[in-house]
Amino acid sequence: MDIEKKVYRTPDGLPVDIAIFTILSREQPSSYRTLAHRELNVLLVKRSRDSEAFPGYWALPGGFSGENETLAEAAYRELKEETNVDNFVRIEQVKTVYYPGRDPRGWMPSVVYCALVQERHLLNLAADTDAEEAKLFTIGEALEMTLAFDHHELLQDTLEHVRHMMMSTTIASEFLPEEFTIRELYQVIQAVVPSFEEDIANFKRNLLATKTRKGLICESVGANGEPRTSDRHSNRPAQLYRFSGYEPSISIYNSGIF
Amino acid sequence: MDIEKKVYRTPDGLPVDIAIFTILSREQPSSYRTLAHRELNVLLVKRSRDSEAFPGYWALPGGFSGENETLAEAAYRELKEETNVDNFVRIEQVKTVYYPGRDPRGWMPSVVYCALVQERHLLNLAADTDAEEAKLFTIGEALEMTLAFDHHELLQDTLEHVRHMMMSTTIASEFLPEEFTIRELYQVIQAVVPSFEEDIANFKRNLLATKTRKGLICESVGANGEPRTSDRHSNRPAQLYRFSGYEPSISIYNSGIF
DNA sequence: CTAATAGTGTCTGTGAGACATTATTGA
DNA sequence: TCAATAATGTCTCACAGACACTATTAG
Repeated sequence: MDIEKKVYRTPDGLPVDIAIFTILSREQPSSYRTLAHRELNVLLVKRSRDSEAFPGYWALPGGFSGENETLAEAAYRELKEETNVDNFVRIEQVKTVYYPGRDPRGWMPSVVYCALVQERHLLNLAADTDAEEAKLFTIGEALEMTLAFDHHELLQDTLEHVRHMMMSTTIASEFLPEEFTIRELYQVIQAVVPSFEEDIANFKRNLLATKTRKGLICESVGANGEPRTSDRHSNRPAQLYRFSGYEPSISIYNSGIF
Repeated sequence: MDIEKKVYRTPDGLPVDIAIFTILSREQPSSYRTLAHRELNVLLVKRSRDSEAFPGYWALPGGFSGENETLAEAAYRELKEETNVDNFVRIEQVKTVYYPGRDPRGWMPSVVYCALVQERHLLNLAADTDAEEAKLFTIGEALEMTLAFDHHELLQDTLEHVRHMMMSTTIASEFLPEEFTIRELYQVIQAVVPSFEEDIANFKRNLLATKTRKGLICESVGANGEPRTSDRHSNRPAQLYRFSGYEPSISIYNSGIF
């Protein structure tokens, strides 16, 4: 174990890349209040024209983590640089990659994070569809582009990770306000996992009235116990709900929790 | 982006630690063939007495990944060094950690892997309960020890990861022979996730006869279509099954697949 | 025979899925 | 009134959970 005598340090720390996701909603043109269209987007940045590697290509934002910060702090720093949002959004580590040749400049692993950011924190980015350096793309668009390095694959892996989390945890809350309608929750899930399809009436009942899921979300009530509602998306007000913090652990082997 | 002008390379690559799990089974002393007791174990190694950091402490095995190999290859190499098992076992990346102070020697991140190894590949280790450098400990024992660095926390995180995978994927197969009985599968799940408790009769029926899980495992049959059985654990032979490769995707929001 | 485990049968209440129906609001 | 969405109701079949029961083997 003579390696322990050496000094361990890279000049720039460990590279950290971050896939920043948001769900953009478009109101449908209609004279009535109607459901919004929601679509998952990801933030990409354009590499400078005089970059040594992949100049002018779009890529996931990234940077280097220093020796005086955690990896998550480096990811947050990168997030803040690109979007100006602060630590109140949730980030998740996805994976770490290295294989020979993934960066033409040499030994360059990458710790990949993802962030789930509410649309309202990205209003300037969402509006600026012609931005030159940082821009939101729909997942469909992003996956069709030729991205720098192996970022296409990283994006795919990250997407799969987010989809899995969407179905097995309550991260849907990251894309929703504190109080939300059943329909909003339903739309958020579908925006991330399009193959999730269920009759919304049954979705609601299963969520509220079955033993294993009861308590996952609960009705929002005001100070006097009266139900709180929203008419954001319909003329008829809809009941608002909130996540309770309870998160069931599910299994492929039976239908219970463990 | 002037950092792109520099040379990126650490002298020793990225540290990789690996938690190697196995399930040890003990036959119950009885004049009849009876169920074995199965318990999850983890391999720890003892750091040399003249290590610079944590001399003489037990730790997760680890090493450095080079620039000419993938991270997984480095993990496999480490696995082979400690157990002499080859690439046929499955490894999974768990997480990557770094925070200031996690290693007294300086900047030292770690990519944590876990490996799921069948007991029969570790017979020498399992037998040698007084080994000085590498030894299997039950999870209970390992979590009560004061391990080197932050390996206690890494072990806990890894354990949680494995438990989650045990319930949401078919990695139980890594701890089982190609053909196994329902009871063996049941015991493997319980060895990893003790809180999983279900009437074994119902377990079997739910696994074989419900729409969302049908096809997960299927009956093992011989050349002539006759059912293959085993009397490893009972006088009465039990039907053997095998995983089919199908893996349902489950959700906390309903009981279907997506 | 007994001891052990494998496997089957049955009954009940709950839940999933399909679908129809009613309710509530703004314009 | 209409258009949209919210919310409720109903019916059937699947299935989870509890538990008793039978079957098969070695010794």
